[in-house]
Amino acid sequence: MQDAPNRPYHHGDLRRAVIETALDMLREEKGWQFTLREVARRAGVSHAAPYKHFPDKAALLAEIAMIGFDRLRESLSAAKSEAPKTLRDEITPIARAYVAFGTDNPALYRLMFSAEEGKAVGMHLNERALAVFDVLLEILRRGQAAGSIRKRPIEGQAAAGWGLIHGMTMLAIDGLLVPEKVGSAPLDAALSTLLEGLGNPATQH
Amino acid sequence: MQDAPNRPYHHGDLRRAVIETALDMLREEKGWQFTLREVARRAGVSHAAPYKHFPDKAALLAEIAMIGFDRLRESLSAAKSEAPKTLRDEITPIARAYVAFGTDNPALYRLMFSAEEGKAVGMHLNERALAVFDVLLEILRRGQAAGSIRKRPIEGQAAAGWGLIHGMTMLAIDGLLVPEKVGSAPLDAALSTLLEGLGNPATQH
DNA sequence: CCGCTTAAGTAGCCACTGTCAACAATGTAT
DNA sequence: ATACATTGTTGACAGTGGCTACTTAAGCGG
Repeated sequence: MQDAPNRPYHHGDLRRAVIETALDMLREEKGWQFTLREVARRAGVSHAAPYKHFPDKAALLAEIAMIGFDRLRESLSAAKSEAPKTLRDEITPIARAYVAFGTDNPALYRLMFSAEEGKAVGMHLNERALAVFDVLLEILRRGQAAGSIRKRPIEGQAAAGWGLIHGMTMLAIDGLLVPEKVGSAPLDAALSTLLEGLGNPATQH
Repeated sequence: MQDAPNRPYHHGDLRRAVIETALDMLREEKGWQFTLREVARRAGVSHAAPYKHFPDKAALLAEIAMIGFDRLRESLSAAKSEAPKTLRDEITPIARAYVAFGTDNPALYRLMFSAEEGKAVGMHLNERALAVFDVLLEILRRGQAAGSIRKRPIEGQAAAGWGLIHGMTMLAIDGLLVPEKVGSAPLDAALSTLLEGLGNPATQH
């Protein structure tokens, strides 16, 4: 993490380093204490250095939250299976990747969704955040078109899907899903029920 | 809130007053800044007075979180309908009450589920917290026995139900459910999908 | 009426944070 | 080479928060 011992006066790419360090912190600590000074400390620079790249703490947090959404979307895209045979095959890996992102980046995930937390984020109307949501909508739309998903108002189905995954992620972050066990057993079980709610009774899901 | 202007030196029931004040604070502010000094300020006592009743901040938070679970359970019990005709009639009011509790007490709800937040809570293995969960389990058990709910491992169904409601509550707290609209439209829509997943296909739910 | 326990107030310590201002080192264009 | 803009460092200030003495008021049993 630290550069060569003879660290030059000018870091070179401190902006990126600060962001990366902050992301590391948010990955480790669940507890929500995030201080600029701590970031600077761990980045190996003086406590005021970040101010050359970010006007204030909120600006850094806002940028980090946006990056969080980008990475979440990338995670989900990477988890997409090539040719899913069933709805379950399509949804399960994505749901697992989603929850895994949350548990791997607990504080970051919280930050991303804390709209009022210093007005830092505000996912509303933000394209980069909505891009994540689109992954889910896309599946539902295609599923409805293909007939594997009940023809119902898609908003409701999306709310159910997103709500369920978001809730499971939060519970997992807070250690309420006994993740010491198999790991994804509660999630898979919950997905089964969701799939039965989404799926077209005429087909097997 | 304040007693008579001639407030006596001895408050009389400061312990309860502190708790009540803290609950008020957690009801108002979404943002998660909770300081003992602020509680004392709003309770109208000196900043050190609470220490006569609570060893430290964590102890107060722990007690408050427990009370939160109690109140949540009371809310759910009060929302139970007398003679529900369908599964939907049984679940909808309870789900609405659950989400309403969260949006009415945003910071409190967060506190209740933040296991690591200073080790204050730790819902795990706590009877008062599990009592809330039992409300859901009870519905599922009775529904399975009555045949209105699919005969599946109840853990999975509980995970789905709890996860969904918890997720919707969190989203609502963070203002991501456009609650400016009808109010419970997204929740009801999501519940529809959940109900179809839970419900026995042989009967109407 | 008196002394003791309890419950409150006052004052303060110590650590820490966000932010700013002044200064220093480095890179760069002239 | 020299002046300037960038980027980093140091130091400080104001505010805050948890927590801990010490002091004072109040209630109560004798």
